Amino acid sequence: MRVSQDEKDRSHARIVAAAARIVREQGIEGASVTEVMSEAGLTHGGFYRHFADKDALADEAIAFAFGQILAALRSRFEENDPATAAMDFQKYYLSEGHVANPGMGCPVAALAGEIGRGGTALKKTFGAGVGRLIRQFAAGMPGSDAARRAKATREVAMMAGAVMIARASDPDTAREVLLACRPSERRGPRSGDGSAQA
Amino acid sequence: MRVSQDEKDRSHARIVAAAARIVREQGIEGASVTEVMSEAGLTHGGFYRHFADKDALADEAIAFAFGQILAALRSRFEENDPATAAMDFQKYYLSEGHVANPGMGCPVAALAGEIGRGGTALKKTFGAGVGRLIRQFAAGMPGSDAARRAKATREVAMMAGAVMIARASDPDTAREVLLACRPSERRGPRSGDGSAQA
DNA sequence: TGTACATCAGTGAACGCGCGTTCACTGATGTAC
DNA sequence: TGTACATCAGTGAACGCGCGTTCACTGATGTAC
Repeated sequence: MRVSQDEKDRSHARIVAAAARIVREQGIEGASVTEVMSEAGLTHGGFYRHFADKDALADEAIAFAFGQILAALRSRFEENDPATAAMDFQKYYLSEGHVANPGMGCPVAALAGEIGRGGTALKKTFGAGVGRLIRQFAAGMPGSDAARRAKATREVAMMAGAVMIARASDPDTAREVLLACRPSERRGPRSGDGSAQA
Repeated sequence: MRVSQDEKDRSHARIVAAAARIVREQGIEGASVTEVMSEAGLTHGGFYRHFADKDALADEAIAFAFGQILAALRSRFEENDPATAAMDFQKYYLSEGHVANPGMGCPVAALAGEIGRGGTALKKTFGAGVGRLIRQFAAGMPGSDAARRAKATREVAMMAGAVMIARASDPDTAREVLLACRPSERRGPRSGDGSAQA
């Protein structure tokens, strides 16, 4: 039975949101059309009224996931000074909670590997998301614009790498990698919480 | 027709080597038993004389791939002083060549994402490989043992993250990420090749 | 505002395909005597 | 050293399964008059 344009739009949004979660939890290949549609409260047959093919869904889901992580990052910059915002985000990123919950976490850590074997369209969407993430994160780094950008790039690469390695390793290795990469541990594990306040 | 134990061993080695390459190129799921066996000069039916299931092959293939990258790292330590060896390896790791050839490259960058969704056995093998990589790389870092280990962990996470992001991004983003993470670019892109020689 | 009709979102059965795995079979290898 | 026989590496057909995708169908929506 046909449904109003408004309800179609809401269906579309539910499908994309469901896919953004399932894709991060189980990978793009592991997220079947049937499971995503079911999670959105629909049946698989209607899928092609919304997307040309599964790849088109993956593309929208990835963009949506980047939107979520960017919003989480930006909200920290709205509530703190830049250096604190960046450090706070980094602590979340390298937390056990983020490692254990890829479905609501960073799409870089969840999907970089698989997208590396994917098509050009997906890589363009992914690269754009990474760029936006780095630019926002750079606002919390010190130095000139170029230095901040380069430093933010290195930090994002390290954070994503650490979370991917932690998820793919035994618990002991995972713990050690996360610990070594956390900002509070950068200058020796002796001091309580750092030498200066700002 | 039955084949000698010696030839069986050689078949096994060929299967594992083929799998180690294909798995890094196409992912574990993307590496079909038929393709791996064909690459090893055999047909798929004989697979189960060598492995209990596909997961057992993946486990051996991952261990083999870690052996390859570790050998490449160790050979650099045998031919250079530790700091140079580490830097040389890092330059290879962040090169366009490594990014473009995952089949012979680091299993961390190629497989971390997928193994993060895999079983406990695979994670144990992966974590052990990462640990060995970090310990060897730490020999090229300055400071106390603990500091070197932590620094090496951060560097490995950054390198693996950078290569994964580069592979998953459009060419422009890929180039920028690799450039920012290369050791020669760490202190500004002005100077030619560094301030001191050693 | 009502009426007639075209559109199309969503359903559920069906498709072709590639996958991991199983199995009967072959014939050289390895072993017991 | 020879002989008889059990073993088993490798082959290729076959299996069941889940996948992405297609399609005929339903009936509410949107539109033309």
